[in-house]
Amino acid sequence: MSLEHAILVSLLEQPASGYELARRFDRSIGRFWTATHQQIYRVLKRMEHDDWLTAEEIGQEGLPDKKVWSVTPTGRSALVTWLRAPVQPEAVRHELAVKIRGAAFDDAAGRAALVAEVERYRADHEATLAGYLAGERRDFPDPTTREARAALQHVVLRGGIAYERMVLAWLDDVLDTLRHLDPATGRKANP
Amino acid sequence: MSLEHAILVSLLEQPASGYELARRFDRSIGRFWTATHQQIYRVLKRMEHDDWLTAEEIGQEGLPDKKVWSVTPTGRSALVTWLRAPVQPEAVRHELAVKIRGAAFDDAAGRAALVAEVERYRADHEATLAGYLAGERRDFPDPTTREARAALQHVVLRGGIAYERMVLAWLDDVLDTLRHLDPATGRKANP
DNA sequence: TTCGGCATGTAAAACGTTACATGATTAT
DNA sequence: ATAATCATGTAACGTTTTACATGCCGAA
Repeated sequence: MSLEHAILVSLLEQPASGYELARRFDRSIGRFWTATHQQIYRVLKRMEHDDWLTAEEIGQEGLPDKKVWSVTPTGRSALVTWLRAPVQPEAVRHELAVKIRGAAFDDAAGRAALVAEVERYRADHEATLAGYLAGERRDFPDPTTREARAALQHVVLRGGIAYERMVLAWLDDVLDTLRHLDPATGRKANP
Repeated sequence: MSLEHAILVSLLEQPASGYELARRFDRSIGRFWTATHQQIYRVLKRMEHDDWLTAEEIGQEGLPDKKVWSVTPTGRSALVTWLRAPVQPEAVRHELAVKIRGAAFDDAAGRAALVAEVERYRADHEATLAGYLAGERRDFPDPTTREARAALQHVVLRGGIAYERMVLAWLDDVLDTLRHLDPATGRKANP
């Protein structure tokens, strides 16, 4: 129920075309809300119809015109209304956790394959963490800023960093656990 | 794409009726995969049609008959196939993070309301953590077990515990950040 | 006698994913 | 030439959510 609201926040931070928005949802906003360009175009249309957004058509040489979207006062007050409503509990969907409990019903070969998969997954999260830390150094060099927008963006980024660190530590715990079940598949000489 | 697989894991751990399954998805399995009873009944039907499950009808006095579902060999091998496939990256949806960044576009009163909401949210997570820790003491008193099923269930629970602890620490960071924006709304005498 | 729990479902609406479609520009 | 990037969309399909529906039991 809140792709609209994520879009409102992003466009208030900086107006953008649908395409630019979609890329933001692949990058910074994607840390806490994912969406594809198809979803975004559909929702932008609805938001324009509801008078939450206005578009400014900008002609470009050699490229199709783009519509740069901005938030209207109506959209802004819709955001404020939503901001002040209770936070819904998150719906958790963690596929890897299902697989780990499922590993009890596979054999040692299957668990060895899962170990390899967890290692790959761990490497992805390590890369994500490195990207967050680089972004933090780049965008928030001064941690004592009193500027509201930057302080809030920074605390959300710190949440992403804390999440990735927690995941990495847990994946190490998972790998230890899986390897102890089938010592032959373990890679640690001295457990 | 894997409510089916979460159901297979749960029924392999212990056969159950649709209703009992739905309650498990409210409790233990709900830690890493949520589902409502409507979804579960529909998927159970499809899984029966695909010969992944069989039902045993059990008559009950005074209550409607219930169907107790068990996994067939076909279902078990479908699970193993899925277990060995690559893990999909998680789709992140964190409403609270959207609200925190959105708070830059609300006034001090709105941010004070958000502080109150974050405090409530934090209390929920504290209760969840307490529940996990109680479950850990109850179900895994011996952390040195070599029994595969228990070891895997335990490492998933430790993941939930690590997640809740991370969330609580981050929410404290969020509260500090919000209070520094509008010192008047803060409750800490000595920040 | 009203509420919560047990037990199972249907229907409609909203949301999300995948595939398809177009067409120019820039880099390899 | 080929692929990637910019830029916008439609169509079909599948999943999820919300609301509705039934009916019995036991406790307050």
